[in-house]
Amino acid sequence: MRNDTSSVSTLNWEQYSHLVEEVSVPARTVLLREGDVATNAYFVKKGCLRVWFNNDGKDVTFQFFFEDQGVSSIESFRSGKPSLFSIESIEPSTLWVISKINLDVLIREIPGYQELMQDHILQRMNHYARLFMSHIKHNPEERYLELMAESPHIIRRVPQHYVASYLGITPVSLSRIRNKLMRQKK
Amino acid sequence: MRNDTSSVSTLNWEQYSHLVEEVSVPARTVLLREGDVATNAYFVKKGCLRVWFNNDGKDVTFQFFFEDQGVSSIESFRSGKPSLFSIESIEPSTLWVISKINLDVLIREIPGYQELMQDHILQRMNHYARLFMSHIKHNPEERYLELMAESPHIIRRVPQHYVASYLGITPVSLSRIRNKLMRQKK
DNA sequence: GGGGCACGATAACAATTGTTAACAAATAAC
DNA sequence: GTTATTTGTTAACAATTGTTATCGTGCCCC
Repeated sequence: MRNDTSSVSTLNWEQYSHLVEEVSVPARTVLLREGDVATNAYFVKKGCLRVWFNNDGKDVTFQFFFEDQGVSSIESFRSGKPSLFSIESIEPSTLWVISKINLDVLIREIPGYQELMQDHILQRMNHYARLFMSHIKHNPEERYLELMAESPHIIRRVPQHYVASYLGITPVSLSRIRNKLMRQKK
Repeated sequence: MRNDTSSVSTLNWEQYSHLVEEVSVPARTVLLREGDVATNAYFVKKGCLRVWFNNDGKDVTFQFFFEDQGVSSIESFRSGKPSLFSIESIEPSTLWVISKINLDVLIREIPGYQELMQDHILQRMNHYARLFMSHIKHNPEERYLELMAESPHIIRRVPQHYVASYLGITPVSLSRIRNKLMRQKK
C-alpha cells in the first residue's frame, strides 16, 4: 500500500482564481471515495477534513486537515489508479478545488515548485516518523496527552471517536482515559 | 524531535574507495552515540545495525539496517547538532565509513544525486506512513504477523527483544504471542 | 572450564484495553 | 417541535498486555 496524502505548501490561492473553484460542503461530505480515481485536489479555506480507509468494516482515520492545508491522493492523482482512502469533511467546510489539468498549469506557473515539493515531502516524512515513534514509545494515555499538547486543535474540533481511531484505540477506551485524567486533575 | 535516519540508495562503493574506508566491528558496537554529533555516514557491506534512543532508561529501537543500506543521522550530520539516537551493530559487521567532508565530494561526483535523494526521501516517507497506519489498524499480534510476512529477515536476524521494541510491545508479550501462534499452528 | 552476560520462556498478578450493550446528550433532519 | 442520527459515557466481562521475577540456555571472555 502506498500512502501519500499531502498538504501543498501555503500559497495565495486568490491570485490563481482562474484555475481554482471555491466550493462549500456540509459536514460529513465525501470528497473522494476509497476505490475511486482522484480527479481533484483540495485546499481548505475554512473547516476541516479527515482521511480514512475501511478496515474490515471499520473506519480507520489517519489524518486531519484544517485551514490553509491542501490534500489529495497524490498517488491516485498521478497514476490514475483507485484511491486507497476516502477524504471527507468533518465540519461544514469551504474549499478551493482544483482539477488535475489545472493543477498541471499551476505547477508551471509557480516559481520554485520543485523545491516547495521537496520541502513538503521532507516535512511529511518527519511527521510520519514522529507518529510511528510516538506509538512505539508511548501507551495510549501518553499519546493522548501528547496530542493534547502538540495538536490541541484536533482535540477541540474533531469528534472523539475519530481521535480514538487516530490514536489506535477504541472510542470506549479513549473515553475511559479522559475520565481517568479528569479524576486525577481534581 | 526530528527523525531522519536514511538509507542512501545502492551505489557501487568500490569505485569510490579513495573516499570511503572499510571497517569491521564486533556485535553490539556503538557507531554513533545519542547526544554526540555525527561525523560519519555508514554503509552496510555485511551484517546489520539498529537505530535506537533512550526513553526513561529503556531502549526504543525504531529501525534496522542490513546489507546494501546506508545509514546516518542526516540531521545531526547537516546541522552539527547532537544526534537524537544511537546507531549500533547487532551482528559482527563490515561497513564502509565515509566522513562528512568526503561525502560532500562524493555528492558532487555522483550524477543525478538530487533525484536519487528525492526518490529516497519519498520512499522513506511511504515507509513511515505505512508503519504508522499499521499501528493504528493492527494489534500487536497482527503487526508481528505482518512483519513476518513482509520482513522475515528482521525476524530471522534480529534478537527478539529488539523486535518487540520495534513492534511497540514488551519482550514478554512478544514471547507470549509467538507461543500462542505456535500452539495454534499445531 | 568457570563466571558473567545476553537472550528467551514462563508464571503470577496488576493494569489496561477490547467488546458489547444500554443509556444520555447533543445535533441534524423533517 | 418531534424524530432520527450522531456522539459520548458507563458498566460488565473477556482478552490482552505490562510488570516483576525466576529459570534455563547459549555464548563470549578470561
